[in-house]
Amino acid sequence: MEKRRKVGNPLALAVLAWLMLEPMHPYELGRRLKETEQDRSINYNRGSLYMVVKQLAKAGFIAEQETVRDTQRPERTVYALTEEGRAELYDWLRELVAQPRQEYPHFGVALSLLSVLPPEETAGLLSARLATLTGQVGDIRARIAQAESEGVTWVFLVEEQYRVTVLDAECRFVSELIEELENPDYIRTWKEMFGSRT
Amino acid sequence: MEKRRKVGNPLALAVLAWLMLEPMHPYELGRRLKETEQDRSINYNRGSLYMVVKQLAKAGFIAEQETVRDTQRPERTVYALTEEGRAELYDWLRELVAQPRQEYPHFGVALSLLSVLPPEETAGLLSARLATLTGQVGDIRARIAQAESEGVTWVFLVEEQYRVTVLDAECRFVSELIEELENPDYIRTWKEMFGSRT
DNA sequence: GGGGTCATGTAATAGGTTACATGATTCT
DNA sequence: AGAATCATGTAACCTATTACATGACCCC
Repeated sequence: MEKRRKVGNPLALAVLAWLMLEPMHPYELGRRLKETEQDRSINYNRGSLYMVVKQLAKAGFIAEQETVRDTQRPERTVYALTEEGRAELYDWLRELVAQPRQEYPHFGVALSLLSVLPPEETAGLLSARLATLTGQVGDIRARIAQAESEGVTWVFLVEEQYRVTVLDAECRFVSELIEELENPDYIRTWKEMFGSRT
Repeated sequence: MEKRRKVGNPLALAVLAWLMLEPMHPYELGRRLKETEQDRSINYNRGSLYMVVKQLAKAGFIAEQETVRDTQRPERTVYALTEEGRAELYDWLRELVAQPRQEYPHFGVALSLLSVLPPEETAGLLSARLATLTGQVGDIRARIAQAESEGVTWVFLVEEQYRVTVLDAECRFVSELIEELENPDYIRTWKEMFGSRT
């Protein structure tokens, strides 16, 4: 099924991908991640980046190429992709595309414990969520439109498209849920069952 | 915005919720998590459970109640929810319900690097994904139907409902994506742009 | 020329996962 | 009685996040 990767952090995938283009030093990798806003889909922070780079080097997927001291800034180590690294990138990417994996979204956790909260309050909380959610959908749509108008090809926006699709579905779900929670029958039942716990 | 919790692992939330009902020892908590299949929405493993319990105790959200040696099994420490723990449970749950959080789904990462793979191959991989996905949707639907037929109230199925909703949206997204990838115009463009990298 | 903030990295700490350990019960 | 598996936990090992450090450049 699912392969046990030597380096499992998604950041590593991005590193491999960037090194396909040319050798780079870690800081530069980080800069590009932010610049291209890939940090929207990959949880980026500098500490982890250096860690991941070290792991990749140890695993033989990238190799130290040279250490330069350009100006008098701290030394920067430039890494290059190895043949194995290239292979890993493709293999990993294929797996990610082809095989869905069990995700654990935060909202799912909340839902699995929803009966704990009183229905009326929950409905209110969900309305707040819905508002934020619709806001986000709007933002992303705008962002996509903007990028398109600048001539960005759709492949580079596909992941934002995905985001809207999912958010949109969540919006519909939340709306329906609110209605169910406001159903007086349910409110009564809930009070009978759980109302005692204050 | 988002509160920095003393204990952030979602497992902790489940622990607090179960302890609302009655004091328990960790192993029992784990047993119930699995029994009620909450491990579908919360990433459960025993090691983490013991860790989380320790953290919760240190934070004062739960308290050691007694240590029993029933039979001659290893000693089991029974924990009870404290007043602070109760408060934390509610507060946390409210936040999870009301505020969407940035998630980093694996598929999103793949999408953000989609241009790396040749379109024809990608389309094939996505078909495989689509198949698995539709299978999962079917499974969950069946699971819901089953539970309903056993008289389970909808609140306890709401999280499976959420799952289907999202999976379903993903299915539609993937289908469309496949079509776009099969568009000869795009295939040509891709070859011009990236075909060189083998 | 002193106060921000860029550029660059390391080290300390906390968090999570796997592996190991051991007696009890149950099955055949 | 030996094999499998349940019940229960601890310890070792990775991973990830935060905090710290330091010299350069840029602005008034």
